[in-house]
Amino acid sequence: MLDKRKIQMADIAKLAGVSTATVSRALNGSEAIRPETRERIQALAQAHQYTVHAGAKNLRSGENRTLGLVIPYRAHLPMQLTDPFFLAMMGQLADAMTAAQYDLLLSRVDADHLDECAALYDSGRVAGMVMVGQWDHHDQLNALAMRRVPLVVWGAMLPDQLYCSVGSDNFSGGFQATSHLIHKGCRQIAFLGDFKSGEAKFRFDGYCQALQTNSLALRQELCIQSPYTPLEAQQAMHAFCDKGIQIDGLFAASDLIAINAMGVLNARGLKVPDDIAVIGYDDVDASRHSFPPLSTIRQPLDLAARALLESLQEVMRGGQPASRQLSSELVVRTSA
Amino acid sequence: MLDKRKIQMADIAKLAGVSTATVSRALNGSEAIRPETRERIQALAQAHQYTVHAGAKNLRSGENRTLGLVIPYRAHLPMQLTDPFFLAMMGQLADAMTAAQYDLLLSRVDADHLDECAALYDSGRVAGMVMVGQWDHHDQLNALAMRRVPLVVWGAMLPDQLYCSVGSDNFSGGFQATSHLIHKGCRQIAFLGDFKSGEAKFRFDGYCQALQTNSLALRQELCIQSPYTPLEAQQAMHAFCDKGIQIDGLFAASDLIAINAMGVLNARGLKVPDDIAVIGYDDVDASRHSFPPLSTIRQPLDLAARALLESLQEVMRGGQPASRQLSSELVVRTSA
DNA sequence: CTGAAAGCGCTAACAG
DNA sequence: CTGTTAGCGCTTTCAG
Repeated sequence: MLDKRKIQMADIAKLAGVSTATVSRALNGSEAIRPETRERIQALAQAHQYTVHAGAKNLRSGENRTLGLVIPYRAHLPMQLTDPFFLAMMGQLADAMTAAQYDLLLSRVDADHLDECAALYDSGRVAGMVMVGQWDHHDQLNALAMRRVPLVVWGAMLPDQLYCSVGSDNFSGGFQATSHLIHKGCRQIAFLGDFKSGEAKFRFDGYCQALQTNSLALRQELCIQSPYTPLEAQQAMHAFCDKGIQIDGLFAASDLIAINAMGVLNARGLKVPDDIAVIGYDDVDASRHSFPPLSTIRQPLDLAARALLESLQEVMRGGQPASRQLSSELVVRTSA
Repeated sequence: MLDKRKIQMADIAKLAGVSTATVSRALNGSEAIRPETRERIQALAQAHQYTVHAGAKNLRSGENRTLGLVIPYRAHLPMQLTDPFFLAMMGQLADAMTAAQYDLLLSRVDADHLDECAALYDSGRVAGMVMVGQWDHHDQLNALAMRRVPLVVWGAMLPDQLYCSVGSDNFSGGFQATSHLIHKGCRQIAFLGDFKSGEAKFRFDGYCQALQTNSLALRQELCIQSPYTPLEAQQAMHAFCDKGIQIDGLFAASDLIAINAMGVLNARGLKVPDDIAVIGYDDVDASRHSFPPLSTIRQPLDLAARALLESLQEVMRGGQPASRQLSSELVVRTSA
């Protein structure tokens, strides 16, 4: 190893016969420098594959261009990340942040100790963070906000919320999905999902509203409690079918569980959409290719990612951007 | 904003009536300090939610505890990240790195300009990186290695490889999968995937070997070219079915496309596994819940993540760890 | 337009 | 056991 030491600004300065101050100016595109000097230095840097040391730069300039992406997990579950919706969201966020010249620090935090991620900010590793997860740890998030951690959350808009959130309009989505089923002639519509918490709760509220608007009764026995995980959703669906209750429509709180429910229905000899029409939520990539292709509610992920980033930037500036709900859109395919 | 300035070590030192050096020692668990002083300082820091500034610490100590996870993308495709296998891999890597006290910087790079990610290292943002992707940009990777960028790649082991890779034994996996099909009585076995490049190529080689070992002919018309994306896989499968060629077994290069192929088969009235036995690759979460549940080859992801990390650490120490192939394992479910 | 000098927040000798 | 001192690699006034 001849050159074990990494090349640094002083080396470039020496090579160019100028001071480090000049190199710094040249590399940061300062105006106060002779163009030909600037170009000469830039060329030199490139030739030697020199890149300004990010850490030193940040320390000196007080800036920090890395943002955190926090994905909570449940301690006892293998990983919640299984849902393709998250992956898509991550991808979009990564793209948006990259485009805005931010680095992206990925961090997993125990959902029961969300406060731990304050350390990411306190230690200066990130300038702010966006949290993506479909749990409602409302008070933990409020506590973080109170600690003045720059934070934006993907999720539902809740009352007494001290943090900024961006989400899609789950109530309207649930309403649209259910109304579509009703338009298609369904009268006995079941809901599959965790209707007690988080975003699914609002989708469920939309479901209830649509039933009421159309003078259909809300029947407790058609509300099938299920988490977002495939296996549990299948079990819940099997258990429901075992009861022998007749339905002609199913609204599932996510595409993933909708697809799994269709599987169960298939296995039991029920035809989708002829016997039972099914609609999901998210418009995940897989829903386009499921059998039959799944009707669903699309959440505008690209907009969402940009909105999250913009709001976060505003929070980091010290502002208090209002929480937002993006509108969602019905996507009709074969399943309903 | 009363306290707009973030609390820092000097503040804690003042509060404790000691020097910053003592605080530093206390917070880093140095032995050379009176236990009661250490505890007092630690308590103080906790009470004030003080955390050592990571950037300053790194700059001074010359250490860097953040690793890069680079996920190449194809410029013209929306995002390759769709495959659940990647997600699982990412999760495992995140866990392994977190457990080893590393931060994880997520970075997406154009697959045609992999060299760009050298900047991550040159700028000191990461101490090393692992690259995950199923493309074979062999020469670009070699160039990076030549630049002395600490790098480990998840993928196949290639000749003339200057970088360290960790992968599973794709040849053996392909051999096992095909042999299993043959044991089940299949005689006309098709291969679905990109048999010309990357890891799928080796899986295909295993397929050929298994055919040969069992005195079955390799038939060109049974080799169905397809990328890893669901839509394309379905199209390829449809096109194949249109030709009316009889098969009784199908080996797909990934679970994702296996599941999509089963969908096409279903839609065309063919029963899996009765008419056609299907086996996939990866043992993705979804394959357990597909219809019918998919037989597949499991890649030991947790081992893989740890192996990648260990190898990377070795590379960062200046070593040249040998590339490794982890053994893969047949998982028999209903589809074959 | 350019250089000298003073730190950003922290750690690591080196003395006490 | 603890404090003093000297920087890590860079940016940025402030003078020339």
